[in-house]
This record gives sequence, C-alpha cells and structure tokens, in this order.
Amino acid sequence: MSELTQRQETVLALIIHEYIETAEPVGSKALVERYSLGISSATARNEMGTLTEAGLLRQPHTSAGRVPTEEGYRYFVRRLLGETDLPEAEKRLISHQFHQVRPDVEQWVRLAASVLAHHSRSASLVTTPRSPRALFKHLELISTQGRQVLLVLVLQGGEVRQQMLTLASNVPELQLSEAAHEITRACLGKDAAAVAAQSQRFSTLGQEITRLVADVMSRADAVSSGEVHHDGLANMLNQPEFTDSEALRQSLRLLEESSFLEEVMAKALSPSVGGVQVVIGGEGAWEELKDCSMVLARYGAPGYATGALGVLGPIRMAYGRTISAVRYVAGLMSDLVVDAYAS
Amino acid sequence: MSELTQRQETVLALIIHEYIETAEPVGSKALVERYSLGISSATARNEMGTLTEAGLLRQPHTSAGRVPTEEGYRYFVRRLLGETDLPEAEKRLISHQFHQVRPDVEQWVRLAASVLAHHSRSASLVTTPRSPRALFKHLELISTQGRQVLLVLVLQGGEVRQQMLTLASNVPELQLSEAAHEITRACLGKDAAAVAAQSQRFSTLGQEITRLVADVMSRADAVSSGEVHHDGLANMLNQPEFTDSEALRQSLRLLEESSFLEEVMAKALSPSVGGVQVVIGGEGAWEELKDCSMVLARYGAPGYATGALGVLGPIRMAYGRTISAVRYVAGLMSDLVVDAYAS
DNA sequence: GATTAGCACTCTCGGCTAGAGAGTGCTAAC
DNA sequence: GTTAGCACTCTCTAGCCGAGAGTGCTAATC
Repeated sequence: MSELTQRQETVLALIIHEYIETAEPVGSKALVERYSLGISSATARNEMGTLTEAGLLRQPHTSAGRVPTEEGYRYFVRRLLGETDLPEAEKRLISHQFHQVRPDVEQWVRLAASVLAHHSRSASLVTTPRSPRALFKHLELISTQGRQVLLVLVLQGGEVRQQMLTLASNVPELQLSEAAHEITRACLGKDAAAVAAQSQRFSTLGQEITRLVADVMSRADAVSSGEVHHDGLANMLNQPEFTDSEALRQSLRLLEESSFLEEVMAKALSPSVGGVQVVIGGEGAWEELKDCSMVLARYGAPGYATGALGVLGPIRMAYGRTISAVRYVAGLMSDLVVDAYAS
Repeated sequence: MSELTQRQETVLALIIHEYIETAEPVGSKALVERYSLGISSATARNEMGTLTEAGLLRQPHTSAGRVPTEEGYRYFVRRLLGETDLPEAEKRLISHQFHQVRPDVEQWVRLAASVLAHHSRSASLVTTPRSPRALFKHLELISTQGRQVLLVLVLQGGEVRQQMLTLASNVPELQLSEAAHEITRACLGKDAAAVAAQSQRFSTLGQEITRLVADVMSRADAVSSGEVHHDGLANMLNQPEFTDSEALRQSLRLLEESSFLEEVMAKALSPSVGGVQVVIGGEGAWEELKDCSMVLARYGAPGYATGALGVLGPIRMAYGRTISAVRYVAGLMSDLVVDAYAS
C-alpha cells in the first residue's frame, strides 16, 4: 500500500474515531463540521474517495457515508494509533483493586476479566496461568477411610493437584506417609516422564503411586492453557452490530466452546511473545470471528507460568483504549504471577 | 381456583404444548385440526374462553390466538405434567458419559452443565459442590524458598485449599513439618471456630499458622455455594422471545453476576430439599427473572457436600423434558459426589 | 494545481394506506 | 351441550411517497 498524505491519515483517523462512537456511516459534511477541519466538505470528499480506492474505507451503499474496512482498521492500529496508554489515575485504581483482593490466582483472573470488560466495554477472556511443564515438588498421601487414599501433589510453582485412589489392600497411615516422603525425595524437580522412570525403584505400593503421580502430571501438561474465564458478555449486547442474533450467537458459542478459544489464543499468540496482538475480523483465518476483533496478550513469566488474556468485541472497537487496558492488565498479572510463583 | 373439567385440562395442555413448539398464539381452529380433537372449533373457543376467564390463558390482542399465562404454566406443571421421565436409552447414554470422563468434580460439573443445556435446549447452571461447614482434616506445610511457605489444607470430604504465607523468620523444613503434624493432630475434625480456639496451645509459629488455617476455613464456609458454571447460553438466542436485546441482556447479566444467581438458588432451594423446584416468571419475587423460568434441584449428600443445578430458559420452556433432565442429572451427580466424598 | 461552490443524482428510512389473513365472540339452529 | 355461520377486530405485509443525507462531477476560484 502506497503512502498516505498527512491529511489523508487525519481523515482516516477521524472517520474511524467518529464511526467507533456513533456506529453510523460518517459523511463528509458531518466530519468537517464536527472536527472543525480547515477544509471544505468537497475536499474531504476527494480524500475520502482516495481512501476508498485504497481499500481503507467503504460505502455501505451508493449514497451513504463511509465506514472503515478491516484494512482501514489495520492501518489505523498499525500506523496511527501510536503508543496509547491508560491515564495514570486509572492505572493506580486498577493496581489498587488487584492488591485489595485476596492474594489468590483465581481471584486475580476474575478481577482481570472484570477490569478488561469494564474498560473495553466488550467481552473479556482470561485464562488461568499454567506452567509449561509440570515439575514435581511434593507429594502427600492422606488416608481417609478403608483403602481410599487422597493423593495431594504439589507442583513447582505452587499449583496443587489432588486425586482419589483406591489401594489394593489396607495400608497403615505411617507406611503411607513414609512412601510419600520417599517418593518426594526421589522425584523432586522432575517432570512427568522422569517421575514415571523412577517408578521401578519402589515397592509395589510405591510403583502404583508413582505411576499415578506421573499420570496426574502429564494431564497437567496436556492442558497447557488453563481454563478460560470470561466477563462482560452483556456489553456485547449493547453494540448495535449484535442486535440481530446471528453474529451474536456465533460469538457466544465461541466463548462457551473453550476448545476453540484455546486454539485461537494459542495460535494468535505464538508469534509475538512480547506485546499485544490485535486480530481484526478473524484475519481470514477464522471464519467464526469474521465479525469480531480480538486484542490479546500473554502474561506471566516464561519458564514459570504463563497465561493469556484479551478482549473480544465488534470490529468497531475502541482499539486505543482496549489495547492500553490489555497491555496494562497483562503487565500487572505478570507481576503478580511472578511474585506468587517465582519463589 | 375452581376445578377444571377433563376437557378443559386437555385443551390447556394441548395449547401449552403447541405454544411451546411454535412460540405463536394458538387459535381454536388450528388446535382442533392439529390434534384431531373430537370437537368443533366453536366448542374449543368456548373452553378457551373459560380458561381465559380463569386466568390460565391470555390473548395478546383482541383477535389473536391464546397464549398460556404464568398461572397457566403453573397449573400445567403442578397438575397435568405427571411424573415424566427421560427415556431409558437417554438415561443410559448420560450415565455412560459421566462414567467416561475423568473422575473429577470439575469435570462432572462441566458435563452436567453440558448435558442439561443440551436436553433442555436452554441455558444451564451448575454449582460445584460444597461442604456445609468446613471441617479440618490434614495440614501440610511445604517450604519453597526463603521464608515463603505453601500451606496446603485438606478438608473433610477431600476438598483441598492452598495459601501462600511468608513467615517472620526462616524456619527449617523439619520444624515446619513437625508443626504441621502437631496441628493436624490437635485440629482433626474441628471446624473453623474450634481450630481458632486451639491456637493458644502452640508456639508463636504454631499460633500464626493455626490462625491462618482458621481463616482459610472460615473463608471456605463463607462461599457456601460453590462457583457457578454455565453452558448453553447460545441456546437462549434461538428462542424468539430473546431476539430483542432487552430481555436477553437481563438474563445474561444474571448469569454473569454470580452473586445474584447464588441468592436465587439458595432461596429457591431452601424449602424443598428433595425434589425439583420450578420457578416460573420469577414468582413475583425476582424482577430480573420476570421473563424467565428456572428449573432447579439440589444434589449431593447433606452433611457431606451439596450443590445446586438447574436450567434457565424462557417461560415458554419444555417443562416436561427439562424437569426430567434436571431430576436425572441431579440424581446422578448425587451418586457421584457421594462416591467421591463419602469416604 | 489544489480547493471549493453548486448541482443533479441515488439511495435509505419513516410514515402512510390498503388488502389479506387469522381469530374471535355472538347468535341461532341442531 | 354442541356447532355452523357471520360480522367484526386486529395484525402483518407490501407498496408507495417524500424527506433527508450523501455522493460524484463540473466549473469557477485562489
């Protein structure tokens, strides 16, 4: 795409700004009046014509105002948005909220979803953080009744997994806790495969338990991205583009089928590990997202635990505000996760 | 309300049945033709007039067919529905599904939500099961790095709670595990208050930890109903009564604000502990639910752990099918929870 | 050469009307 | 008690019309 003049960029930016606010095609006259541009509507029309030919704007019908195309939004986000950021006051407020809730991953995830939904006025998505590879830290066996035993497995990073198991025979409590200690010593810091490899070293009981531990750990590996929490669905309904049900239904189904979401998040986030990723209109890859945009970011500490968060909304989204919010919350979550997990 | 004749009940039932299917006012002629009633449309009209006077039917406008009133639905559910039940084949299928997933409470909750949403073609709600009063079972202290310690608390029933804490000074691992054993011995089977009362018996370290344990336990008590999972939101959108956004938005907000949901579930379920509860149109008590119906049930084993599940849909809901599904899934979940927790 | 005023043209949207269709309540006959 | 017949009411849809907004083009202006 060839270069746009300064004025064309201004016009594009203003049209997008106006359209995001009003959700209605914006015409040349309204534009120059509303923003006191120093040009006449005719000049604006000429520029708009150029932008339309460049594929950045589009007319819903012959005699209506202009609406940004997906390409137009992309140009805007890539070239014109700059490094927006939340006002300091809002940042402090959000940060304060995070430090006020109980220090618990689950709570942070909820709060993050709530904050994102509120600031973006769209639907938000936040996965719980997960370690890339579960590493053994501590095992505890707690006898309950008869041959039922509760297996509590602590992973490096503080994640706790539990699992019931029924032993072949009754085993005294003392023997259980001894076995747990022995296994803990042998497996400290090992991953699922390595734990499984240790199993021969133990007695029948130890082998049974070790295999189960390895099993639980590999299951933890399998769900590499955590559960997806969401918030702000109701915001989507306020958007005029979702008044007819079809588009809305698709988005809703999206949010409920976490498998699809995980796939999108994983794919969209793999290339850019650092910053915020903006997916506008599905980018051709996701038919189901063609009426939506997503603003996504990873958070957490690579090596310890990472998660993803983002916002799902209409293509006509307040990208500036949303990107700032996503970036800031991702940073905040990273700090919190590092604090909690790094030890 | 005075008694209805046999024929009036038939007419009411058929109108409700027809309206549930088509979502459109049903007229006398269509009714007698569709169901080959042995009466003429004029007779049907007379009966419909009586039912309208009795407050069980209503006309959207002077010259339209009849639509059931909330009172009409209530009569139908209370007197005419009988003991419907899912077909054996479907029961077996559902049961099979439950036994196929990983034996894990979280998985069962998800599956229950999915099954309910599918069978009711509406939105479903399932809380995770919770013990009515958290009772201490086992404490484990795992040192991580420096003065950071991971506190793992196992409650009676197998629920596991974890919490980070930072000690005032560095404490060797051995001393930690000894303290944990000591506290475990002293607090076995006690509730939050009793645990707090024990705290004086211990050294400074023990006191600090015991108080934290009591704190964690009382927090567990506070959330007497678990987290609410939901599924099948997309089903709601298919319903014609939710095409305009207002009613839908309300229901959505309901599902997202779990606080409100918990209140509704708690209230609606407190009187009838045994069976399935049907709330039609909010029953006057909940303004927010006035366009919706809920079919709710408790599950679990009183004394061990209980939860609630149910379906939220339009008032024009397939009550027979939904009630059967809710009842069956609640029973299934009860069995599973008892199996898992009873030990 | 860029900008602008003026103008004819196009397209949507809201309001209006008319006719079709469905359903009702009533009355009189069976 | 039931039913056929009928006049009446109300909604829903299609079609039409005028207002309004916006455009593209041309010719004049800076």
